[in-house]
Amino acid sequence: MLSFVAIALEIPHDVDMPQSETTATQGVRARARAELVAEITRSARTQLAESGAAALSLRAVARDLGMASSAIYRYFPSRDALLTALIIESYNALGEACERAHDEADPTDLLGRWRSIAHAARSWATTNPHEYALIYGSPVPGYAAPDDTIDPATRIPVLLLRLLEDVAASGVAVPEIGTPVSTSLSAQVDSMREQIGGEIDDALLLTGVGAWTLLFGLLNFELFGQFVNTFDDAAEMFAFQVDAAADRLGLVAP
Amino acid sequence: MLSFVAIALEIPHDVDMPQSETTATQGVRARARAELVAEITRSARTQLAESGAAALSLRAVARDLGMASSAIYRYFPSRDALLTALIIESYNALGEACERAHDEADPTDLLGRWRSIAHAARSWATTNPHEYALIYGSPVPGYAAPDDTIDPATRIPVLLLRLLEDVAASGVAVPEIGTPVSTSLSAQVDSMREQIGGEIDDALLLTGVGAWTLLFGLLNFELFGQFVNTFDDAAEMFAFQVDAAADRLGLVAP
DNA sequence: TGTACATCAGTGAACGCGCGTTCACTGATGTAC
DNA sequence: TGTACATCAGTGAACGCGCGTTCACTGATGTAC
Repeated sequence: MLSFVAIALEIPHDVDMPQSETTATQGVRARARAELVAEITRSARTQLAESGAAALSLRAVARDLGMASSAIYRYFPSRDALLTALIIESYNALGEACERAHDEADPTDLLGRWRSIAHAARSWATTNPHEYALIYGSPVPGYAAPDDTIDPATRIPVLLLRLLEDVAASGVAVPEIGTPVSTSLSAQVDSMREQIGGEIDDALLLTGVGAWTLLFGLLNFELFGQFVNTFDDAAEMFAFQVDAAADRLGLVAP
Repeated sequence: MLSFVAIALEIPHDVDMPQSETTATQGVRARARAELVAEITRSARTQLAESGAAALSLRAVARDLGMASSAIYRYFPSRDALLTALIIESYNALGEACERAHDEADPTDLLGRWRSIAHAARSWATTNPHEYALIYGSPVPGYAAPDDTIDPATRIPVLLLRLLEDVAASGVAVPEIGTPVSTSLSAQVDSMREQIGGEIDDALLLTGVGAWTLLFGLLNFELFGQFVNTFDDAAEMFAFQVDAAADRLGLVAP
């Protein structure tokens, strides 16, 4: 959450800012600066929430804050940098919501933990549809996400992997999959396992990827209009599919 | 496919066009008109494919065709109408691709039919990413899809329902789902069943919705960048998940 | 504690761009007698 | 078959808009001695 602030703080041409934390040791200027960065992103977030990413403009933000549009450039070098900050913020907000929900669940209740994550994700997505669209919808034209967005984007997958590790450790039998794993897919899964360094076997990992994909597929369908006229209230469908996916993962209440 | 052409043909202020088909019986003007409508949408499709929906502009289309931007208004009353035409075209192109693939499969091979649909969808989506994003990505800001888009959008669900009906008729046992169906979800499924008039039971229908959602969830993840650095070649993952979903539906080769 | 200088935040005007849409118009094509 | 009129396609200029970004500038705030 603080990383993008640090980025924004270091943006201006050649500022030699003290490496210290955002505390009282900082000068008055630095604190005013941090506050304005926060105000700009807050205004941008509001604009995003109301009109979507494509309508986000530096000028509108400046108008909202009652300052000249050129003043924004003291804090963000370009519109894309502001977009990046919003993307990172959104990933982090969603990730935090899911992590918090997950951590509040009984650690031994694997089913409860999965449900908490899934429903927290839907809750966040439905209350922040534009933010959701920004990170899980079609890419913004002309915008290439920088590497800074990778880490925040992995919070959900990492959270799910933590859960899967506990599932594997619990010794619960994952229902077998009647589908052979091709050698090249197996290789991909191997390299993924190396990166995360866990002990999850192929079947569980692939079923987990399916559950993860289904979860966001449901949110996409609900938020992007594919369920209109059929499941206008998608809450029940979501709950069902989440539980069905849990079943496939062998998740059970304690 | 012809419906939007008919719409476009009837756009100009008060043209009393003969109700006849698009054949030789039509006047020269009407045929020239139809050709230009086709040329405009073709150019718009190219622009969409190259730069995405947000960058689509009437002026660029006019430039591409070497005509005044105002001339476009003889054929489309607004930019949104052109967008609508592209959306309908995209839904129809995807629907047709899936239907054709499905119809080429052995009708008694339920697994083969499902696989054909799924892989045709991925094939179309990966070769037409912007068109895909237009219909399955985040909504275009400021644009509200008119009712004309509904029918083309249902081609895939209808196709899948046809398949599910045959699954139900084949008497193959669908693996039971260990998840209770809430009464309100059951009511939604009932009203859906009434609309389509089939004989598919709850478990099969809900599992089918899950498979459908998973399919497009996978495409979203692949095309919108969520699989980057993990499954950069998502073909194998896709094939696996498609087969895993088939397994849940009880689909078997003959 | 006071002074001189450097660094900052913010301004307002301007550049150049592309967009959707309207409008009065000119020729060309079709239609009715 | 020829003529008079209506309807069409397409033009080019214009309106009004909002955008991202740059630039020289003015004060205010901080820093070094």
